[in-house]
Amino acid sequence: MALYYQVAVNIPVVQSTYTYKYDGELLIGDLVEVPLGKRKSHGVVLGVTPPEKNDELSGIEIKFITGKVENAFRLTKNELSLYSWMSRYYHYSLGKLVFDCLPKILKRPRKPDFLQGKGVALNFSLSGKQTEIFEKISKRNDGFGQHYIHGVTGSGKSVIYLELMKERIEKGQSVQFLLPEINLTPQFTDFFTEHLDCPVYTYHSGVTPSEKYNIWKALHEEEKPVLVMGVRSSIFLPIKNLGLIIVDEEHDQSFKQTDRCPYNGRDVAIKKAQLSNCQVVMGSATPAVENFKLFKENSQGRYYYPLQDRAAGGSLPELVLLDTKERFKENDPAWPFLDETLDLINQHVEQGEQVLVFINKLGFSQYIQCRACGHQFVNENCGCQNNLRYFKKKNLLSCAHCDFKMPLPKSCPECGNMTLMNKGFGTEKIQEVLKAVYPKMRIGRFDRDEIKTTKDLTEVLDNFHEHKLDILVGTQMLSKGHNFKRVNLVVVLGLDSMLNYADFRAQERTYQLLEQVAGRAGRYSEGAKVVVQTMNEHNTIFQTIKAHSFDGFFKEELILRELCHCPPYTKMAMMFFSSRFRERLVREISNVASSLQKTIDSHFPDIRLMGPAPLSIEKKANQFSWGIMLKSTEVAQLHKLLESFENGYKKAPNISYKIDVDPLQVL
DNA sequence: AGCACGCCGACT
DNA sequence: GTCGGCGTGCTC
Repeated sequence: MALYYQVAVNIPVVQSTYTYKYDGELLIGDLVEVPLGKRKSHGVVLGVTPPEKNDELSGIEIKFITGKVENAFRLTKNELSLYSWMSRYYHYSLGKLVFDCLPKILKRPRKPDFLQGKGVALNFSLSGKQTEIFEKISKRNDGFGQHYIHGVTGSGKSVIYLELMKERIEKGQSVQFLLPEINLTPQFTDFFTEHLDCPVYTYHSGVTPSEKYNIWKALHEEEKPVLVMGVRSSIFLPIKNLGLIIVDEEHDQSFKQTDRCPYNGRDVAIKKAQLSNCQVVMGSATPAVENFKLFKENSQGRYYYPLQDRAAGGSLPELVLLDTKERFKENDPAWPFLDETLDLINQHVEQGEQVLVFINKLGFSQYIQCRACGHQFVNENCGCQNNLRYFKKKNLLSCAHCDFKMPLPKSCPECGNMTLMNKGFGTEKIQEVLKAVYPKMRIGRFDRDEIKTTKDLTEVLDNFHEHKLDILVGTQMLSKGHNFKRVNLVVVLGLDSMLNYADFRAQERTYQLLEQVAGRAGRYSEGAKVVVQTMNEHNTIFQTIKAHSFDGFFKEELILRELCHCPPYTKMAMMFFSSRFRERLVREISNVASSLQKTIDSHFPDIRLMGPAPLSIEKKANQFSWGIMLKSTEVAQLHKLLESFENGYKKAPNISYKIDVDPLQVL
């Protein structure tokens, strides 16, 4: 006799769960092949439906499940619970979510590569503070709990992580370690491999799909404890006997997925720990404001541990602010460097030290303008009208938001004038200016433009470590995880444009970047300096960094967040609509907004709706995008509104939409 | 997402 | 006349 099953099918609609029947027994979590219309699709078994319940479906023919997916595996109850929580929280099709997150299933699984941990004892002992934090977390090791290690850069969080892992592994449990891509450097994984006595799997963007599948399969069969170190998506790996989850650099934006289901890996990790009934330990020098607030309030099993001293004894660098207002003459050859900055660079290099220079922009100039008629080069190719950035070495103008490129003409296409002015600066320009001012210095560059492969990366870093370079000019790529012995001066340029960015998290991001960048200096010595050239020297983030006070920054930031009804005081969700046709899009999103507003007025008094408004880059790849912002002091209301929208919304032609809960990019 | 159905434009 | 363009709607 055939049994009836609920199956979540891989289709991108709100209601993706259908009833099928099967002659035989299937278990919850089984991956199955099902007929869907005239084609086949995949699904996951959610449960058995009693036959009588299907009477209500009498209008519809119930089809037979074709069979189990070959070479697949069964999802555990915890995995399924995690996916269904995500599906509800992020308002994303459950069936599609599961198959988005699973690796592509292959014919012939092989044994994946892993590093065998050596289990070598540490040749130093933990500091008093490190021991204290380790013991406090270790003591609370039963069931679910959340811990936050707030440690300045270089404070030795890794050693605490190591001890916590060791303890779990000795007890026969596995550990999951989540971190941003950029931090998954060999030195970092080597440290844990050296001192842990278990297999270490790494999972990142460089791992091939077949290797991902092999890791998946192997973890499904592995009974012994393992360490899995990986990026965001590794949270979905099926780890048995999970005893601990660590999320390093918890604040990092790369934990948020932008395509498909826009989940935050850190938040999914917390949920996974809860479902696995284990501890989750987060760490950062620069906490995300929203997460930090939860820990400061110490609510519901959350524990906070500050770790404010540098392990190697170096002190935190001094912040030096240099005001750039009215300091530059026209055609100043040293622009955008102030004389004081150049003198400091020279002084440090003369002493045999090395200097880092940060700019958060690539290229030679940010846009080019004709001196005679004011014409600016914009991207007319896709019609987005964005300024084109200039790369001098390649003599290319290129768009930052799509792959459009064109060579720079010799003269202005509007008026024929030969004088084209470079406006704004990036890493390439900075390198050139420094080379011109200090021709004897060896100056390297570290950005996405210059570093294309892992080989380039190790080469430049090795050169720097071996002191074959005096100065390294780079972007954010350089701001995390690196440990430089001879760096006692870091110069930061271009922060003003970050601060002026119209986003409620602009201050937070600037703070985090500056603090991380500052962390590169003075790891091993006293008297290090971070020089910031700015026109906003009175901004409170500088004052709080000067005082080395995250709490100070946090307090100020909360005042602003409360004033603008932003997270953490409200829950936020964005609804993005996009279309090739601007008029239709604007009409449709306006209709959606006013109908949502009506629902809000009558049912959800604690929700605020803002917009609709175009994204700051309204047109990208021939698609226009607009957004509606929703904020609510009551999370439940927000979810209910989104649910009612999804259930009632009739898709308009040529317009697609996407819901983003806890968005990072707001417009 | 697929895949079929359906209703309008320029081709052997 | 029909081949095929993609807009529309459904999938247990």
